[in-house]
Amino acid sequence: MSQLQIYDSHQGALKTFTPLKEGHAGLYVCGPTVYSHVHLGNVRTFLSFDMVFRYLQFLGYKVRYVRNITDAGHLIDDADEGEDKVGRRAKLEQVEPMEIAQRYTVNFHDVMRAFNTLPPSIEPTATGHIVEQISMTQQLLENGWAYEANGSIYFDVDAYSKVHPYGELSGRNLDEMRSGTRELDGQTDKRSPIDFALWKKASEAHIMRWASPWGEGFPGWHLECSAMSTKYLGTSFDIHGGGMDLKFPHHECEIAQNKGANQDGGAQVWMHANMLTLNGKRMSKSTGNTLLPDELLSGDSPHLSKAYPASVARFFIHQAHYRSVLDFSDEALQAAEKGYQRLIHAWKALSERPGEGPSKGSFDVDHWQAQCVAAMNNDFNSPILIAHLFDAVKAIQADQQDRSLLGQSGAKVLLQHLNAWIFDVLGLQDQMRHAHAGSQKALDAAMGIVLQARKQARDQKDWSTSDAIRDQLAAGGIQVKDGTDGSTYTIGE
RNA sequence: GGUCUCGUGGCCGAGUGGCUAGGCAAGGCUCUGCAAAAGCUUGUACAGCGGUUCGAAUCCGCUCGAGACCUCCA
Repeated sequence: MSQLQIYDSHQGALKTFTPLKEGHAGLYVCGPTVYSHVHLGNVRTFLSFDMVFRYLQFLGYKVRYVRNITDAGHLIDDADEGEDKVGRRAKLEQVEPMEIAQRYTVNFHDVMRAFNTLPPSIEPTATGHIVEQISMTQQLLENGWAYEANGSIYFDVDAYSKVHPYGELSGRNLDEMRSGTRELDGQTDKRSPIDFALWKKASEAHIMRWASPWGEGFPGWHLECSAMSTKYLGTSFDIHGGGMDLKFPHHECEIAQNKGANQDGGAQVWMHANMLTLNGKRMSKSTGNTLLPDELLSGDSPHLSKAYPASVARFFIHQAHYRSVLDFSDEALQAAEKGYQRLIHAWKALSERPGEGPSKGSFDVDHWQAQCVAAMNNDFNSPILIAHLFDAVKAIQADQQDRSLLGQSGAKVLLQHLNAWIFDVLGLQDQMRHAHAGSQKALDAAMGIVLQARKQARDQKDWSTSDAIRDQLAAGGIQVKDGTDGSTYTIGE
């Protein structure tokens, strides 16, 4: 059996996953900033790491998955402005900052539930860990990697870089960064433009503020993740994940803070999920090139021709590797929906397979399963896994003609494996069924009568009546499918 | 401007020195009262130019094109 290999973006190479504590895995992922709705690009990252979380569990690891909520602290303008996103939005809308954070946190959880992501083991908030952040800042001051200026504390990149390689993660060169940084207008307290804030003094207008040894203020951009990953996973842990756009400066600063305070860079492996683009450009809250989850689920967007179930979006996203840029389009979604339906229909057919045929079939289920595992062990290559799932689809369909292909035990084992891959690892759902679960029984009864009436008309070759029934049902969104052993119906496919 | 990534058949998207990726669409076929659905089947692609090699989509160089980061952003 192959071993799990993960691409470490720190080293730029595949690494065999060897957990620090056998049988356990610690995973930290940068969560959302809750000052507005998450868009589908954000969702892609969280789905990617949800898949990682699920697969680690599939492999038998006991996983502690920590994903934070940033409800304070990220500066909106230059460090000099000293105003954070949550605070600014709050003033615009005349509400309490925590009201904003709460609203969008609830929305975020709704979205995550809609996309069937598993909740993290711990979901800490930045505002709930001010004490830890102050403490880490003090540690950095004591160790000589930070300095106070006018009530604010900055990380001293120049001092740090004499001992540690700042820029190691993102492959940046300090001299180039210095020359490339634009001149600030002299209002800064920073010794060097590449220094970053650990703690910012709050101006009078700033409403999110906490007491600290340096006066009232708020934590800097990058500190919360260092403080919270250390608290819940330790100074050294297995995997740190996040979106590609966080690699610099956010993750670079995290490493510097961790090394500066804990003498350890934190994560053994850094994973970066790539961007989801829309019209060839990355989705971004600030440019407005976004698609919201609600718009996808309702179809209410100029980018979409129809609504799509969340599982279709999941399937679409997992059909691309997490490290590749994926371009979102209505056409691509439609293609994904068809494929997803074929997969689910085959799974359903297998789950309803009668116990026919020999015990052991000719399809080598063990070999097939090994291929699936090998695909996922190769840096979570979900597109290859899905390709293998379609091999199973083909076998299931052939088996309907010739029951010796799967055989009784083969069908049983294959179904167990498929359940694990489709539902447990990929996190897909049989949404066509779920969507109508409540009224399904009543609808089935009514449709049974309608289809029976149509069958009578067909038996009498009364085509005008049978076609009228079919057309009128179609107009109502119900599609009749005539098979060899009777008619069935589907809704909204 | 600097750093980096990518460019695969009509579309999406894997692969990374020799062996059919896969999905969707399209053509053909089966089934069918018709249609739909469903199933079977076909298609030889790797931006351009040059080089290395017995052999390159895969390695190297150049050119063109696209994107990301360098400033908050998954």
